[in-house]
Amino acid sequence: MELTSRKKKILQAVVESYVQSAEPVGSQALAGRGELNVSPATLRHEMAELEALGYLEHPHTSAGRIPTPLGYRLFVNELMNRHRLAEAEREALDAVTRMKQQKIDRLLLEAGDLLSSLTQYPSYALALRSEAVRLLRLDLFATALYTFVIVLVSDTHEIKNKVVRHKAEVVDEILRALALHINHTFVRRNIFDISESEWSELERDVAGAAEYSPAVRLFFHELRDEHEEREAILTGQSRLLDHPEYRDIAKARSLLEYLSDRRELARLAPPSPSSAVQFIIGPENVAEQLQNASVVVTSYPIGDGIRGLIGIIGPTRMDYAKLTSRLSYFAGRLGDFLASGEDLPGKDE
Amino acid sequence: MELTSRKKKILQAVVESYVQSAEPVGSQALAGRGELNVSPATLRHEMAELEALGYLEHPHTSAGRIPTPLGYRLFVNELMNRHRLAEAEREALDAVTRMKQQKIDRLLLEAGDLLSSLTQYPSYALALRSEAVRLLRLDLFATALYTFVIVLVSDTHEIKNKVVRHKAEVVDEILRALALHINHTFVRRNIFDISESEWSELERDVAGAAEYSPAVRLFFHELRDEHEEREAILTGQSRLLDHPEYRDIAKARSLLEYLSDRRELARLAPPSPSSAVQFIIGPENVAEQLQNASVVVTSYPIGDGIRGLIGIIGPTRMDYAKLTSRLSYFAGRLGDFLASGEDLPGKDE
DNA sequence: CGTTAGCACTCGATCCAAGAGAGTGCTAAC
DNA sequence: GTTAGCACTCTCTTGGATCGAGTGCTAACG
Repeated sequence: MELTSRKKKILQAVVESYVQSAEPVGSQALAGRGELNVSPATLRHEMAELEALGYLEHPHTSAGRIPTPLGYRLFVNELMNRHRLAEAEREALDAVTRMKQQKIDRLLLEAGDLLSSLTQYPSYALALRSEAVRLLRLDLFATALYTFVIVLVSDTHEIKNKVVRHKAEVVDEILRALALHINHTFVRRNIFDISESEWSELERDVAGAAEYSPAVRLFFHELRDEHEEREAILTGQSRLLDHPEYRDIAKARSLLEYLSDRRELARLAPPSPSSAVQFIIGPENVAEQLQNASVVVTSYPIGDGIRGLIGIIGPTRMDYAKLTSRLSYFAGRLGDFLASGEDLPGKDE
Repeated sequence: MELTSRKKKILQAVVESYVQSAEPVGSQALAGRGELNVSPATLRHEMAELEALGYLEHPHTSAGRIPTPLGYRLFVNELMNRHRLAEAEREALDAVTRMKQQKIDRLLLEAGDLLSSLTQYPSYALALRSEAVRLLRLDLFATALYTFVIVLVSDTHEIKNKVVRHKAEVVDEILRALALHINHTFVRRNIFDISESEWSELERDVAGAAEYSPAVRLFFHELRDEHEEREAILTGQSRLLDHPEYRDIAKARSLLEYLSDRRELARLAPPSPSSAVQFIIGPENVAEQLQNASVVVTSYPIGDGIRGLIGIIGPTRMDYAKLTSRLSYFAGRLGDFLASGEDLPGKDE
C-alpha cells in the first residue's frame, strides 16, 4: 500500500526533526515547522495511522513520535533530499588525497579520520582484495649465512616479503636459479592456483631447489591466509559517546566492543560493485550489537577490478541525507585518486 | 619524614580495600579487615594524619578515605606484595608466544589482547626502534615498463619496500648496477647518515644512476619519517567503560579520545633499558587527559639492542600488585621469545 | 468527509522534604 | 597512646506532589 503524499511529507518531517533534535516529535512541534499547513489535530490523526503502519513509534503515551527502522528505510529510499557539501569539507578531503606517495592503508586511515571528524561518527574503511594474487616477480636472496629473503611483487604492484631462517648455509646461486625458474614458469599466474605437480616439476628441474621451495610454498600459503582475512581500519570510535543514544554506558560498551573486532567489521557490509551508498538500518544488521545502530557505506574502485569500502557507523538516528552526500564525495575522490594509477601508492604489506 | 610502620600498614590496607571495592574506606570497615588490631577510633586518628601528610583524601566529610596519587606512589614503591600468577594465565600467554612465524605487530596485538582480557583494562604495546637502520641489502628491479621496485633489508632483518613509477622507460641494467654499487658502498652503514657528497659520488660513478638515485634517496627519507614516528598498538579500549570511574561519559570520552592517537600513545612512557615495571600515576602523567589515569608499563628486549614496551592504562584505582606480576611475566615471555632469535619473526612493515 | 478545536487523560520528569546511614572529629575517660 | 561516646555533617534514597508535553477521542465546522 502506497502512502499518501501528505503522509510521506509528515514522515519526512518527523525524521528530519528527530534526527536534528534527538527528541520525540509531537504534533505541535511538527505544525510549528511550517511546511505542513494543517493543524496539530490532523497531524495527530495522520501520525497515529503512520504508527499503525509501522513507520513511527511511541516511547510512551505522553511522548511524541520517533521513526521506526522501517520509517528510516522509507526515508532513505524515497524521501531524502540531496544534500550539498560545504566547500570547506571538499577542500579538506582534496588536501588528504593530494598528498602523494602514501600507502593505501595510510590514505584510508587519514580519509577515515577526516570523515569521522566531519560527521562526528566512527568511520571505517577497507580495501577489498581481488580473488587472485598474480605473480609479477619473485625475488630470493641471501641476507646472512643462514637467512634469506623472499620478495613477491604482484601484478597489482603490491609487495609482500618475508625473512626466512634456513637450517643450513644458504647458497645464493641456487636461490637465484630457483627465482629465475619460478618467474619464468609462474609469471602472471595466480599464486594460489599452483598445483602440487607443478611444484614437483620445479623441484626436479632446478638442482637443489627442493631445499628452498618449501619456504616459498609456505610463504604463498601464508599470503593466502592473510589475503582472505581482511581487517577494517576504524577511526573515531570515541565520538560515539558524544551522541545521546550512548548516554547509557552499557549500550556504548556493547557497540564499542563490537567495533573492536576489525575482522568482524570487515564483514559488516557486503561488497558492492556499484558506487551507490548502502544503508543498513537497525535490525537489518545481522550482528546482535548493531540492532540499534546503522551503517552507511559505499564503495570505490581501487584499480584492477578491486574495490574499497568506506562507511560510517552510528545510532539509527543519523542524518542520512548529509552522510550520503559526504560519503559519495569521499568515495568519488578516493576512486579518482586510487584508480587513476597516476599516483598509485605502493601497497607494501 | 618516614611513616611509622603502623601508618604504612594502614595505608596499605586502605589501598587494597579501595582497589577492590571502589568505595571510600571508613574506619569501621578497615577495623573489620582484621589485619589491624586497633579500634576504629585509633584508625580515624591515624587516617586523619595520613590525610594531613597527603597520602589519603576525603571526597566529603561523611565519607571514608581514598588514596591520593601520592598514596598510590608509596604503595607501589614500598608496600605492594608480590603477587602470584595463576597457572591458567601463564598457559594462555605461552600459547600465544608458541605460535611461530608471526609478524611482530601481530604478536604484540595478540599478546596485548590477552593482557587486556586478563586485566580488564586497555593495553598497549610498541616496539622501540633503534636509532639507525643499517643497510644489509638493497634491491632494485623493474616490474613493468615504467615502474620499478626498491627493496631494502636492514641488518635487523626488517624489510621495507616501495613501488616507484618512473617518468621514462626503466632500464633494468642501470638499476642493477646502481643496486650493486649501493650495496657495495653503503653496506652496514646507517642509511640516515649517507652524506650529500657520497650520493654525488655514486651518481658520478654509475652511468645513468642519476636518473634513479633520487627515488632511492626519497625512499630513505620516507623511511626516516616512518622510523621516527612510532605508533602504539592498542587493544581493549572498550573495557574502560566497565570500570566505575568511567561511569561518567565525559571522563570516558576524554580518555578514549586520548587513546585514539596512537602516536601520542607511543610517547606515553619513556623507553627504559631496564626490565622493571614502571608506574605513572595520575598527575605524574604529562597529558591532560591522563591526570586521573595511571599507566603501568614495562619493557622487554626484541633483539639487537632494541626494546619493546607493553603496558596497561586505567584509572588510578588499579590493582597495581596484580598488574605488576602479570606485566612482568608477559614481558619476560615476549623477551624470551623475541630475543632468542630462534624464531625471529619477519618484521616486514 | 476531511479538518479542527476542545478536553480529559496518561505518563515521564522535576522538585522537595524527610529520613536513613555512613563516617567523621572531638572530648573525655581508660 | 588508645578507646568509647556522641554530636555533627553530608550523601543517598524514598515518596509524594506538581508540572507539562503530548495523546486520543469527540463533537462541531466548512
